[in-house]
Amino acid sequence: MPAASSSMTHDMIRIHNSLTGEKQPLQPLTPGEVRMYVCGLTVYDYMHIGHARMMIVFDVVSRYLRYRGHRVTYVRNITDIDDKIIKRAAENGESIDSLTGRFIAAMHADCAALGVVRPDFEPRATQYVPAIIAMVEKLIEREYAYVAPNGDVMYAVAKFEGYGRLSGKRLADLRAGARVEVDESKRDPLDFVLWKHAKPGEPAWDSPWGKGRPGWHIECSAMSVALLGSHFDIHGGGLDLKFPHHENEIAQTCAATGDRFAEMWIHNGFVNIDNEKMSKSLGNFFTVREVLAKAVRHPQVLRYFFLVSHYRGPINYSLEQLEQADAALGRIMTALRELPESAAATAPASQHTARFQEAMDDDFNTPEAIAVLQTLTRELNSAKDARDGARATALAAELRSLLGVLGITVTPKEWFSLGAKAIPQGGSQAAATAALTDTEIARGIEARIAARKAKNWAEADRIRAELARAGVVLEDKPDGTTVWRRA
RNA sequence: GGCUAGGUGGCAGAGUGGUCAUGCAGCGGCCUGCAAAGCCGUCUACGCCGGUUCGAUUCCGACCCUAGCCUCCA
Repeated sequence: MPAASSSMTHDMIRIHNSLTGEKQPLQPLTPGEVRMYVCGLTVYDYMHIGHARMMIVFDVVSRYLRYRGHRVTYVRNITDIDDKIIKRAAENGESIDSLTGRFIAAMHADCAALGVVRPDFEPRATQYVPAIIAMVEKLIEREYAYVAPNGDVMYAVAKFEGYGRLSGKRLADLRAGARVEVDESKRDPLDFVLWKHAKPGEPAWDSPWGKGRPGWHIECSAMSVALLGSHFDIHGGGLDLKFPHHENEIAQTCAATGDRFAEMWIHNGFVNIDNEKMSKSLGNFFTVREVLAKAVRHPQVLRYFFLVSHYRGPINYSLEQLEQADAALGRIMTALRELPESAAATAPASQHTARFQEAMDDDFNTPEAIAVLQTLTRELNSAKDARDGARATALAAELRSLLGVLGITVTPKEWFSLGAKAIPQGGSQAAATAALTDTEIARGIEARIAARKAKNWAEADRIRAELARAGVVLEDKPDGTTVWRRA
């Protein structure tokens, strides 16, 4: 039906595909169903805000695809066996199960705080060892892999024609730039490990090549194919995984299955500190829990902060920027305050919803989408000023509904009960005075209302100043009531 | 050295071949007892040099600068 194609594409979600470097319309391989695999965490430490960005980006991707009517099967793996895990467990003097169990629980807690919806499947590498072994066997059988003299099974990179396509690299360049010392067991310095033979004391599984454990790259190939098949729609992850991890995944999977693997690749940008990549060696590292505990009023300030810039670009983390995100989200919360929660289903789709969708359809342009929400907020405020209750209610319902698509679900009630910082910055003074209870605040407000009625402005202002010192800001309403919020 | 992204107003950050991003901050006004919140208005832009064009921040080329990848990493 060629006639419909132009209007169809207009209505389609376009996604920047790292594989081609271009935006392409999403055409699910199975109509109405999108299968998506995202590389998750290696669980040996707490989530940092770089992980949080990845989690939130793909959370929004899956939420939006569902909002647009697709059924989504979202798989995000957990790497629970790896050098760093073994090392950390040994350092801690704890078992690997104990270590990974703790950090998986911590990850789930952090994700829940951030409003990240659980994926449909969360496979752990250790649960897929048979599938991994089967895939390695297949690769040996097809002569893409070999058993090295040291007992490791290696992937022969040169055998795979498309190697380098995703990362835009050529084998010759890679070899020229190789800084790794030549490993005698490799036929080519670029070959990588599929199966590591066990060293004494390391966790190991039986295999045709003796006791050992999976290499990192093969895990994702085996798990994605096991759960989504050898050809699926979207594969995502952080930009740092593009090379070599994703390049290797493609080489392994395509060689083993003869299929196309993922049609589209999505990579989210880094979180930087002072315009440098966050890293442990630089010591510029923030965990999700410390940021949530110390730097933001509500976890969704962090979500707003991430979504206000495009997912593919770098983002610079700073307290100042979190404050701006706090103010911007606070503006929306203020507008939504004291409006009845009408049934979301009745939210009428206006031009705002159309513009929102247009922005999101264009490679998940959340900054543009949020601009629409801010414009909607202004209209809502205008409607409130004009005492147009019906219009205000309708706009509020639409605003809430669109916020929900981005996973911003905090309510004004929650929002205004919290201070700008969970722990006030640097001021022991502020901390000491910020502890007024709601009852004390209500009592102060009552007294002030009485003073205002008596036109005792000096007393009214004194009470207001006193509350202000405790971080409580008052707003007098036209109807004579007073509401408050924490600064 | 090879490869890949970028350089937008005080800050952050979208976008476009020729009237609007958006938020924060500033300024003026309305509202308010005064504030706060909100509304209206408003000032600071598109790295540098050429080219294409009636017209370029937007397209093309050179240059400068920044970041990332090439090594475990979301």
